[in-house]
Amino acid sequence: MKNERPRRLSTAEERRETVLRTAIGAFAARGYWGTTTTEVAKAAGISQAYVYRLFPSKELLFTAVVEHCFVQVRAALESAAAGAGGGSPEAVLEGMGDAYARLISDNDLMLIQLHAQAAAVSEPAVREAVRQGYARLVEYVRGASGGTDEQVQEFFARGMLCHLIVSMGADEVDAPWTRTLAAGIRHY
Amino acid sequence: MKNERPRRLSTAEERRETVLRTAIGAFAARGYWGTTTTEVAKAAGISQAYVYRLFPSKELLFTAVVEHCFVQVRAALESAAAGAGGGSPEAVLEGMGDAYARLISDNDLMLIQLHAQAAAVSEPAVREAVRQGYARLVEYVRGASGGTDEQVQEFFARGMLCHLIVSMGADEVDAPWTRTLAAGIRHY
DNA sequence: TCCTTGTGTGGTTGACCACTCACATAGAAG
DNA sequence: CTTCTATGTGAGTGGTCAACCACACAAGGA
Repeated sequence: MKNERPRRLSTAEERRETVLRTAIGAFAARGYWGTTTTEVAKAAGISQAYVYRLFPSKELLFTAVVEHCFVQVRAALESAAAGAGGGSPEAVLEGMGDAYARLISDNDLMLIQLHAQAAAVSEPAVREAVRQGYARLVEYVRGASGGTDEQVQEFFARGMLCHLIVSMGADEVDAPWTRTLAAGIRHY
Repeated sequence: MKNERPRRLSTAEERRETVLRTAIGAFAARGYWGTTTTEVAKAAGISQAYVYRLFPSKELLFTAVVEHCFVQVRAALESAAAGAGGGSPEAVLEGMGDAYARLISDNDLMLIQLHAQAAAVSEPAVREAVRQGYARLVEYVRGASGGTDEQVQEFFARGMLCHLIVSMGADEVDAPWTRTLAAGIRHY
């Protein structure tokens, strides 16, 4: 299957970023063990072999994806903090919660965090990435909001509750128990 | 090892329970996609082929394990509620939280819940089991504690935070961010 | 023009997976 | 003893996976 149009080459660095971005969607459904490198390649529009030229192993690819997600989350929180800059801790945390809710209205970002958590249990490299990701997040939220330990803890606890709701699709079920769990949780 | 009880009660039923119990440990490390049926068989001390005589497929085995875990969690909450019966909602929830903390001092129970959540994203049968599990849990906690929606929600949010802490081994890291996340969270 | 370097793929490999089947063995009943 | 049934396994099957390798092609410089 010859392509008559001049082939457009991209630099490896650009390709790596494309793969990182598109792999989020691939890993979001079935996580680290349930997703094949062929699926990642298809999502990125390249051959499976080329995935291995860009990333040395599936494990390093996945950890890179996880880190990429944490960077995005942090960026969202930063811009929220900038928007609500100088307000009370409650106001800043409120703004950050709203920004997070918007960020993950596309669920893939959050599902990666869930799957990263699951893989962290037995994959040391993933665990390290998750630890660093949350370490930075927690410190940033604490610093930018000026909230107490209790408030910061509450902020993350609600985030985790969010993951639960989305992962089992509780927002598609209308019942007393889902209303209790999702009460006051925004989603766009 | 003769059984004088009605002999129609086969030993296959006992085996099934053994497998269910031991499979918790097998699935806890790498979840649904990362755990092989051979590992489950080894943990139960039977051949891999016999796993398939006891359970028709890996999916049904896993969902059975998940349901088994939810039953155990519920039983723990029930006995806690019985112990603190009639107290204020806060006292009952406190007792339940403590019972849960004890239950999962062996981490496997909790890790199954985490992996079940992850698998629920793309496996309808698992999602259904997880939904039912949490539906019953939420209704039970609400009813037995008499707490408000907000208190019940807070109870589960803290549970999810617990999962995060354990999955990335935050309790093994001594740093400000881990202390913030784990503040006031018991573990035995 | 040739040569070198970087981008990209088809085809393959060996290991491992979920699942199956023919068969073994033990105990109870006749 | 024979037969029947339930428990249990060894030895596969077809398929899929992560990872590898030989090779093709594109672009730029001399």
